[in-house]
Amino acid sequence: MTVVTNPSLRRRKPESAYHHGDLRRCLVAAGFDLLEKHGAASLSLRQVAQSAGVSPAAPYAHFADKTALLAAIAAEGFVAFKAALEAGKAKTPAARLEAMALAYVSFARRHPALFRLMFGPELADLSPHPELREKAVASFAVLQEAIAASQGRASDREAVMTAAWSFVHGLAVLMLDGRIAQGADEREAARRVKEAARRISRGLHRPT
Amino acid sequence: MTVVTNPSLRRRKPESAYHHGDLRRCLVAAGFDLLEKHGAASLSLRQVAQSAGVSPAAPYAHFADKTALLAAIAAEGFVAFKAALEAGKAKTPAARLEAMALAYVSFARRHPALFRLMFGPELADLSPHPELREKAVASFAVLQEAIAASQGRASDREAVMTAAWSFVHGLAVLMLDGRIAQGADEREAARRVKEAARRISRGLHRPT
DNA sequence: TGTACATCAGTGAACGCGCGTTCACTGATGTAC
DNA sequence: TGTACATCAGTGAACGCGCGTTCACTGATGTAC
Repeated sequence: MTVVTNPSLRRRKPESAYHHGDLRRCLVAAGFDLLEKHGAASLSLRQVAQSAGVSPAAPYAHFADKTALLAAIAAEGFVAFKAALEAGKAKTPAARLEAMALAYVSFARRHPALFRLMFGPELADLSPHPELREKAVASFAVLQEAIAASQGRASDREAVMTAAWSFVHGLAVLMLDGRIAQGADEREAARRVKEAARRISRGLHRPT
Repeated sequence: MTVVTNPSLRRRKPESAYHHGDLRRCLVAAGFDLLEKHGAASLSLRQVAQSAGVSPAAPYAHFADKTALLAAIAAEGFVAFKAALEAGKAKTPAARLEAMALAYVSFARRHPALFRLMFGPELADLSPHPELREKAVASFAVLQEAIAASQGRASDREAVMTAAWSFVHGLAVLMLDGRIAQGADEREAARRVKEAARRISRGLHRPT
């Protein structure tokens, strides 16, 4: 989550009160932080502005409205999400899929509110937010490639993608909402994810 | 959705303005309707009260606060959800599982806002809402039984449940949020669900 | 090099809104006698 | 059978709040001359 943790982004030219320098990115970073620390409920335009040290009207110089700000935050989320999915260096396609399932769920658990914003109903319509759409699609492409690499029959691809994505997304969501026991620690949770992923992927690739 | 469609529940004793008779259930029904017709955003205590034809303070005679009302609505949702899952009359355990996956997704698509309320973060903590917990657990038990019936090895049960539930829940959520193409019509969507379910269930039941 | 000026990203006060919740109250009901 | 009264589920006005957004403005900046 480079955008968040890089302190220089909080205020790039701190000497000058006016003309911030990079308020747009600073607002997105502040939104990230609020989401992580206080959840979606506190993600109001006013609070984001305040947390960026700026007046409540300032964001309107950079975003048409609140939804545009949310879209920018979610877009940044998808950038981080894509990076997380790509992080695994597994050798075989099957191992890569398993690692990706784990990365998917683990990202959701590390950033629950962000994850919900990224996939939630508020931004379900991507058409007014081309940048968000682009970043989201780029993430999904990583999944798609991994699935494509793990099997030969191109005709199956869409169905396999649907099944695999559904599984891993459902696992993430059910864990976030406390519907599936997450296990005592991170390691136990990872074991469960891998176990389930192995079961699922066994059935995925044979023709119906 | 019996509670909603039964008009007698909207106002059981319409002659008398005071002492409604069954305001509690009427409020829950009104909440249902609002959720179906105008989505989660309009589900405020005030709007529910108004839609039930009652003053904004009236709900407090029956619910401690807004969350308690939401919990009652969600509980009613789980009753309908359970009924939907049980509706299938398939012969073999495998066919029953497939029918149940279809019923799960189809319920979510027919009642998107309700489904999101039932599983969403707002009611993630069930401990203050014993009735909701009970109804929710009863729904999940239907899934669990179907899975248990479809295989022999009891030691596998939890892992299989996790994998199967994740898949079907993810499919529902991704469809709701418009992340997976839902197909042109209901029939096409059903075909996709079944196709994915068949792929998944193939891998589910063999030991790792 | 110094000055006038256009640009534009900020300010901060104000708007109207709908929200959850409270409060003192009141009308209808059912029961005791 | 008729009346007094306790109960309690409603009313409706009011509370304070935080919200998204607007508006006229102003301070800093960079450029033209």
